Amino acid sequence: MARKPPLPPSADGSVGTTRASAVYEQLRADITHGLLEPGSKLRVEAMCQRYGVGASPLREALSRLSAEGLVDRTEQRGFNVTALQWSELPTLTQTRAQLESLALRESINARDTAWEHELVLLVHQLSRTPRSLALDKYIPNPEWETLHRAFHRVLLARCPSRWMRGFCDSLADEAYRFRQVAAGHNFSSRHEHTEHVAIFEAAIAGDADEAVKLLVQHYTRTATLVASQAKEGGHSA
Amino acid sequence: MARKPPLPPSADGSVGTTRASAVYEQLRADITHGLLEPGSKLRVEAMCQRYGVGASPLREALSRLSAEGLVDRTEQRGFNVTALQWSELPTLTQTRAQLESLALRESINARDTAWEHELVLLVHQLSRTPRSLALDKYIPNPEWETLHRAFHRVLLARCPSRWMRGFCDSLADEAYRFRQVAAGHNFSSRHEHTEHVAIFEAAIAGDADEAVKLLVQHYTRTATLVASQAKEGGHSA
DNA sequence: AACTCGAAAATAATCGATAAATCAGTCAGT
DNA sequence: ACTGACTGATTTATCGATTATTTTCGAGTT
Repeated sequence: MARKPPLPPSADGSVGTTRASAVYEQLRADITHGLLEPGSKLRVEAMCQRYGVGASPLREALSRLSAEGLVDRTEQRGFNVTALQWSELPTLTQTRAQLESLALRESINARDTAWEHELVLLVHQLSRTPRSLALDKYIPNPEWETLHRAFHRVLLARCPSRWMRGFCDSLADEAYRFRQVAAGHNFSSRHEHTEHVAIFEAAIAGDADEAVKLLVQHYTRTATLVASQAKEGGHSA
Repeated sequence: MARKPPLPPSADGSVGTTRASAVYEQLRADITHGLLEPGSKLRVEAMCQRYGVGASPLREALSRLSAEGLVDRTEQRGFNVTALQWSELPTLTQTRAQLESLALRESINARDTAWEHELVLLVHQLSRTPRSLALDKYIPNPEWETLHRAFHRVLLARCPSRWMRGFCDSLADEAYRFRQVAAGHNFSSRHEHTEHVAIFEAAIAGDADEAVKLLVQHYTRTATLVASQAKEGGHSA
């Protein structure tokens, strides 16, 4: 059997970082990707076993996540993965549209060649990366997810307000969780890439009005689709 | 003398809450009110003594605060109170103006009598509460600070997006830190209450455009004043 | 059958001690 | 003198065990 390293040195894979941060990353990933069911309880001891750490670093990770809103803490009775409120999806979408509109406008306003180059590259890579790993049914392609996320993040990257960028990031995480849960219920034949290209083109052309309009449409469509998928799949809470 | 309770039960004053949360609250207050100098180091052991708790709850509190951005963590070399970047004050102000404009509009749009009553009460109380405890120099009046904060929060309270409300709250905290550090350098004779009343009247009259305009002016003025006070006081970082 | 009360078990919160890492100061070698 | 490597002291990060609290379950009562 794999002997348990009696000391905290970087034994497994993650080197250089602290235990608390490592667990934090893993937990975060497991939650956003839906591996840990939305309302589910996070028992400290169980989690300690699962991630192979003691209670202190685990608890620290959970504390950070609860401040971010991904985890729900209740005094003296532990932690839960924050549940998704489907009734809030429209509001979330609207808020996201509002904030990203502001951010995108400012980002476009402060655009430079380096930024354009980053976008060109991402759009190209996205065009070469399939959204699903299988052709007949939907199996999320992590590659695509990463690129997609990067694309949207870079779009806003030149927005000078780090607060705005941070808020947009949080909202994106939240929205992603909804998509994860709803995913796979019906294999949308939507041609998403076209939408990305359109946003991209308006953005590098400096046409903020157009880019914002397209971006909002993009999010609205996604939200509608996600909501209907969720309804079919029978997600209620 | 106050004997030290040998066990963790709620002995002193705070009942029902956990040690981690108690120390979190205190730390948070001490940071926002400027008792803990902005760039300063937060040595774990020292803090344990100061707040009379062990390392685990303290560390949890610090983790939460670092997720909120009030504390800066550096792997393997501990925690610092997040430094204030004076160069960011204009951006912060702008972001705040943008978000609160959106939030205020929606809040006004969803206004009801209960909301109006809350505002009426707060405005009245504010009119009766002096901003400074002394007449000749500025000594912050905690009473006033609480009411002031509540007033601005309630203004946005009917905004249906809890994300938006949360973001505005974070920004308000951040802005407050700047004000704290700058405070007292010159005793502004500004008649702030008039501005509050004007915003209040536009808000309950349902005149969103006017209310938003006044609110933005309010923040812009404050920021200008704070910046000039900071310059006089010789705050650079 | 439903309700209350009170162990016993489970789980959360915390402490004290230990290991690893960083930092500050010293000293040798160029 | 200046650089760079050692060494001791300080501080962070983590574990294991202890203490509180909540939850569960069942006997006894209405």
